[in-house]
This record gives sequence, C-alpha cells and structure tokens, in this order.
Amino acid sequence: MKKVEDPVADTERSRSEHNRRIEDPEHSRKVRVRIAPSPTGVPHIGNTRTVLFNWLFARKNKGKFVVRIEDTDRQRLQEGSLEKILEILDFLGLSWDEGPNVGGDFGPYIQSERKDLYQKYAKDLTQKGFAYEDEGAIRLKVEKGKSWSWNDLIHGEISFKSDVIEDFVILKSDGFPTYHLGVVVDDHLMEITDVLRGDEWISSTPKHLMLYEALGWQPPKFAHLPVIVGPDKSKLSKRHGAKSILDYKEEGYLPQALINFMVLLGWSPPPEVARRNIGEKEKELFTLEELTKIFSIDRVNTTSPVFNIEKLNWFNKKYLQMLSLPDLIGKIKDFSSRAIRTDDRQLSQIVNLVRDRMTTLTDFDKYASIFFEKGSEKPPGKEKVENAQKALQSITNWNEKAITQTLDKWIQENNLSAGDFKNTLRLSVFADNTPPIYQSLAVLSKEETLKRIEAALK
RNA sequence: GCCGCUUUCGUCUAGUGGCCCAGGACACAGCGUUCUCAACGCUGUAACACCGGUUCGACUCCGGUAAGCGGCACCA
Repeated sequence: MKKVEDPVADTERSRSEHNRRIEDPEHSRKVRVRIAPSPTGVPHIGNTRTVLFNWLFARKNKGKFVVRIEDTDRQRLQEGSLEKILEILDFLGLSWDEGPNVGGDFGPYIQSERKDLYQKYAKDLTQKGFAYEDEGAIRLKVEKGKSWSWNDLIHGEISFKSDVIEDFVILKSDGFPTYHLGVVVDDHLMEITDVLRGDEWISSTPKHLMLYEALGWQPPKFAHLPVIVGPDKSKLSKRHGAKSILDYKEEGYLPQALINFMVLLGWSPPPEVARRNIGEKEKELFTLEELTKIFSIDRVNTTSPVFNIEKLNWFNKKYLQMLSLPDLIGKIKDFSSRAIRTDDRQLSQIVNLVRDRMTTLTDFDKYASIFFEKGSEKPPGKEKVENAQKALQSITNWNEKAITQTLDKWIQENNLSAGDFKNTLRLSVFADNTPPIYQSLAVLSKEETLKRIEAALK
C-alpha cells in the first residue's frame, strides 16, 4: 500500500491496459481477486474466512487483492461499518494492493461512487434489447430453454436451466444497481480473474453468466466456498456467537489464532506438509507466511464446516504460549489497566506464572487478581495459620530462593506434611487456587503477605 | 413447491480402488507428574448416511434413496 496508482478509476485507461494484457501472456495470466463486502454490518468469522481465502489465493499466485465496498443498498447501510471492515483487515494483517488514492494511500473501491457506470451499462443493455424497463427499474430478459453452466473451482461442474430464473432487476428504481449488475460490471472492469465467494451465491451465478454474455464479456472463474455454519448447521447468526471479528479482538484473541483457526475450517494442508510419517502428529499451526506458500484452492472442502469455539480457544492458547514475554506483556497491557499500574518487574513475574492458564488476553485479570486481592476461599484452622505465620515471619530475604529454602526447612524441622502446609499457605494468603505457592509468595511483599495472614486469623 | 449444494468420530479434518477392521487435531475420560489450579506426557472412547451396482477388492467409481443446508427480493 505504498505507491498509489489506480488502474480502474479511469475506465478508458483500464481498457487499454486490458487489451495490452491480452496480448501479453504473462499479464493475462496474472491473478486478480477481490472481496466485496457490503457495509451493512461487521464481518464475522464466516465472511472473514472468505476474505482470508481470497487474500491467500492472491498471495500464493503472486496476484493482486482488491477491496470493493458494495454499498448499493441504501436502506441497509450501517454507519461505521466500512471503518470496521477495514479495521478487521488491518488487525489480521491482510493488506490490499490497489485502490483509489485516499490521502496518499490506497482506499477501497466504493460502488456508490461508480453509479454512473452501472447506469450506462444498464442503458446499453436496454438499447440492445437485452433488458427492459419495468416500473422505473431495469430488468434483464431471461431467455427460456437455455442451460447455463460453469466449472466451479471447488464444486466442479454446476448447471442451471434458465427456465427456473425469472427476469431479474439489474438497476433499481433509485438508480443504484443490484448486486448482480454491480458485481459483473466491476469484476469485469477490475479485471478480476477469480471470484471466490460464499456458497450462497451459487444460484445467482447463472444470472451473472447471462449478464456477461449480454455484455459481451468473458466471465471470470468461480470458486464457491462452503459457508461456515452454526452448531445447528444453519447459517451463522448472532445467536450462535457469530460475533464480529472485532468482538474476538476485544475478547483478547490473537490474529494469528483467528487466522489459523479460520484457514483450517474447510481447508487442509497437503498431507506431505502436514505430516512426514504415517502415525506422526500432523502439523496444525501455520503462520500467514507459511500459508501463502502452501495454500491452494483445490484443497478447499465442499462441505460446510461447523463453527467450534473450543478449537479457536485452543489455538489462542497455543499462540499465547508462543509469544515472547515482552510481547505478551505488551499485549496484556492493552487489556488490563491493572497490568499498566503494576511495576515491570512484578508484572513479568506474574505473567510468567499465569500465562499457561490464559486462554485469551482478558484472562490475565482473572488469574492475576489473587496477587492484588485475596480470593474468597475459607482459611484453614487457626493453629495451622499461626504456624504458617511464624514460618513466613522467619524469612529474612524475601525472594523465591530464600522463601523456598526457609519454608522447606521449616516443614522438615516441624515434621509437617508438605502438601498440607503449602495448602495452608495458599488458603491463608491467597484464598484461591494459585500457581506454585513459593513463586506466588515471591510476587507479594513480605509485608503484604503477613497482612493477609493477619486477616486470615480473624 | 421448484432449483441447487452437501453427507468420514460430538466438532475440524486426512484419505483420490488394496497402505484403512480408517490416521491426526479439538473436546471428553483415565493415568502419570504434582502443594491447589493449570501446563505437560501417555492411554482410551468415538466415524466412512442408507440401498443397490461396477470390481478379485470400495470410504474412494456409478445409480438411487434419505436427511441437512442454501437460493428462488427494486438484500447483498
């Protein structure tokens, strides 16, 4: 997204470029894909996986990836959703390669800014007799008795009889194109070579094919991705936690985890990449970088995968574990005001102790809270607590090593059960589950520890 | 209703006629480790929708049935 040039805004120039590409086999083979979100809401896992696949497909084939906002439904527009769509792309690290100049950077293409174009083509079609006016709208005439088919990159041959399709609106009476016209015109003008979109578009594809033919254009290749479904196998909806990617971001999920999770929903790496020997554990963790090398459209499944949060959680945990301590601390600070207020030395001690327990970044507060305030478990009997108190008082240097030495010695000398003694410490000082107790004590000051013991005695 | 898509463990999937009485992962259970909770290690439970063909041989090929889902808007 550095140098700004927009081959599409200027249609004429785009045409000549197109011609040149046809003559030049290198260029004509160049892959170009797009994503076409409509700003009517915030993308969820399903939409976003389509974005990911497009992006990977472009990168794998050293092609271009463009973003086009399909905002032709003026009623359903939702304030701020464009920004959120872009924020998701940014969060996941999926950058696009061209677009109109917006403050020296590439912006997405916006259909509402290209309204005239669609009207022009709709008029052309009307004049040529392929379309007609109907109550202020323009409909495409569907010729009966024809069969329309294409070789889907994922599903293989699919065909429809034109008899099941009625004349359909291509230009609405408000002057905006319907999806069908908009998508065909733009995909052609933007020289999109491969359309990767959700399965729900399969039945619309014949309409698009008709438009390509009426307009005298060559259609792109189509790949219809099975859509992610909820536990009840129907479309992902809010009810099933079809939360937006931004929600997951706020809950402390890492982009790496989200990407890894999404890519394995309906796609799998070639066996030789996943596993070297039979019976050996298969590789499941992939970075975006690796994916750009091994992704391929023919390994996309034909079935709709069910969204499963457990697996996402597992990925997140894994990626959290892989983060370096400074990186992890940095991210935790974005989620915990308490972490910001804690001094670095103590904070890294705490993070080291609780990191294996965290599923998401917001879990930090959950597991670290015991270092700031006591939990709610009841303390053990008074005698035991007093004994623990004496033991703690006898520690001179308050650090993990000294604590360990002194207390282990105390256990020996007083002939105590180690487990029982440690549990007493845990319950009277933290009143909750803790990481290994000596290390946990070392996080607190001696003063704070004794204060807590004192409180346990009351 | 019409049209289309789909069908391997609960879930994500591997598998392209014999390597599969089906492999891996998540989840679950048990065991180990252990001061609690985790983490970690090991083990285990669990699937080719159904019926016919083709074939010496079918998860893999063909046909049908069933079920699920999607589309059939001046929404995308």
